[in-house]
Amino acid sequence: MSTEKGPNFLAEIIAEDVKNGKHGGRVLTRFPPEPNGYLHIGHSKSICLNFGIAQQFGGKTNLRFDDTNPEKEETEYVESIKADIKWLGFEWANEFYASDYFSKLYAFAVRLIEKNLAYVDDSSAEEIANMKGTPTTPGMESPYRLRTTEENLDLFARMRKGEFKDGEKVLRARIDMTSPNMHFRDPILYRIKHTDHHRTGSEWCIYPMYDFAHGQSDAIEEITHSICTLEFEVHRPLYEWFISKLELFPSHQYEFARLNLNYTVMSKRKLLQLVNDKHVSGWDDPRMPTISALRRRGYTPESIRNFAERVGVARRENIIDVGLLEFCVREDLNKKATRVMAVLDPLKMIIENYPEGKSEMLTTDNNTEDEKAGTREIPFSRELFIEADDFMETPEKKFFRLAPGKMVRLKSAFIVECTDFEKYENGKVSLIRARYVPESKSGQDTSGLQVKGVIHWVSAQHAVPAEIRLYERLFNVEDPSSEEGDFKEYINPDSLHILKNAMLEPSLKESKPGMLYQFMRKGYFTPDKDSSAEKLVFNRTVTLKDSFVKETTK
RNA sequence: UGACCGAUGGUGUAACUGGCAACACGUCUGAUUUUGAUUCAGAAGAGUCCAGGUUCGAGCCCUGGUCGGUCAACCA
Repeated sequence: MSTEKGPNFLAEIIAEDVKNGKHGGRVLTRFPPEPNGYLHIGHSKSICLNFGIAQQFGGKTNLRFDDTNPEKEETEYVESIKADIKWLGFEWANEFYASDYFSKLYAFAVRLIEKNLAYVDDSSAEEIANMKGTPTTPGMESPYRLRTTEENLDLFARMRKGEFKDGEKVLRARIDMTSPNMHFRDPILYRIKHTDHHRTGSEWCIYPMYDFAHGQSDAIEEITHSICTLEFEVHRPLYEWFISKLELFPSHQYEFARLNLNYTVMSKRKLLQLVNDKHVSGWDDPRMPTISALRRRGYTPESIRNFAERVGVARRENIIDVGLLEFCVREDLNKKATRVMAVLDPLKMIIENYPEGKSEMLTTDNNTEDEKAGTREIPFSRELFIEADDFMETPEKKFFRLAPGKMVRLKSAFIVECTDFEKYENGKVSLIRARYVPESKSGQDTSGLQVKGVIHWVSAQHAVPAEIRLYERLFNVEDPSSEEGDFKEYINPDSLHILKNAMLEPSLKESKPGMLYQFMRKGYFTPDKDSSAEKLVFNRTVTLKDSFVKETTK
């Protein structure tokens, strides 16, 4: 939250409410995930908004799991959601579950029946759908709509006791089948599901629908500002109808536009498909837009919070350029990441005038952006690895790296000149021969030589091998969901590149997941959860900004 | 041929509630640089969906359009 931005429209509303002493100036929000999948970057916007705005006004935020559909919800998801929110840096005031309120919600339903505002309907799902009408044509009333209160009370009690099979009966509100708002056409309140619930087990066989659970849960917790996404806007009149008829705490719902990112999908349903169909290795596959994937990939909580701040909050549809997310993580990592040398595609270089068998330690900065980060020692010797694409047999204009007869600075070491090179049968360069300038040592250079290029390197005999995973966008099109056909047709087949022969400086032997590195000139990297001392595995979080590639592709 | 919501540079968000459009990302120059990174300096790019109206004055208000989104799950 480093960037100052004016208050969004929700902050303005809340500021006004606080000023007017509404709810005694109290602010209580809630973040209400359904535990049916992992949280994604879109949720992080909602999390930052709900927790952030409450914090801003001295209020608190509840975490409430909206677990009213036992068929889709699992404890694994509950745990991942809690871990993600904590990792983002937020603390909830209370951990609640809609299922905590099943008894209260049942009593609310009974109260509605008693007020003649709800009835048990024996119609099938299909019949109910048919009687519902369409947005442009009114619905029709169910033949069961006029049952007596006594009969409804009895039937509902028997639904709860398990006397009926799934789908045999539902409880519906009695409102208005001709309402232009589809949600007022006698919405279903309770359905029968003989399914065990992740928390209540087999205690219930009837479960409330979202509309009959969410607003009442807000009211029970005395949520002052219930913030959700735009698609729930048409539910608001119903939200208010239940609160009013049941005479509950007047929580109020406010909507904002959800976050969309280009080159990815942002619905739990679609993400679940990617996981189930094995297009990715799991919910935390680093190519996924989930919070757990971003964490695994090396994103920091600060960068995501800053991103959430920068995208703003409004009521219009938007698709954020993933470049902004990348900017935010680079900005944060630039301050934090330890600079190290790692050769992703090694090419052997022999320095012919450097004594065989000799090696020396050279000093280098851990982070030029951070004085306090200090320095460390790295070994230098006669045989090195350099990056294969830092050498060109016939250099193009403006290529100021290595080429036959050309000089380049080895970062934190010496200036070298390429004297010769060798090739494999296939024409690929196999070896560079060079000579170094002994008096050009970094920090004590008396050679007087000026070279434009600086390249990274590792000492061959000291280097540690590693696997490096490079990621690109998961989809080839900006908005896979809006394209023709199935969104999976637009998956980028080259979104993962695995480099198996990378060579790292020896200090990286000590690396562990969670540690942040910049592989100099190559990008930001972090050890994957698969990484171990025996086999190092790194994820590329994001590349460095690179004006040279653009130059060459012009 | 319904109801509700929205429309500001390429993207996203502002505009002190009516006073001739700002910030960020991106793009493009140039400087610095032992990371073609960072940093620094600068530039281009919208006249606010359209048409009327109110007003001395409209991105903000009114009217009518246009375009986009949402709503017809016993999902949330």
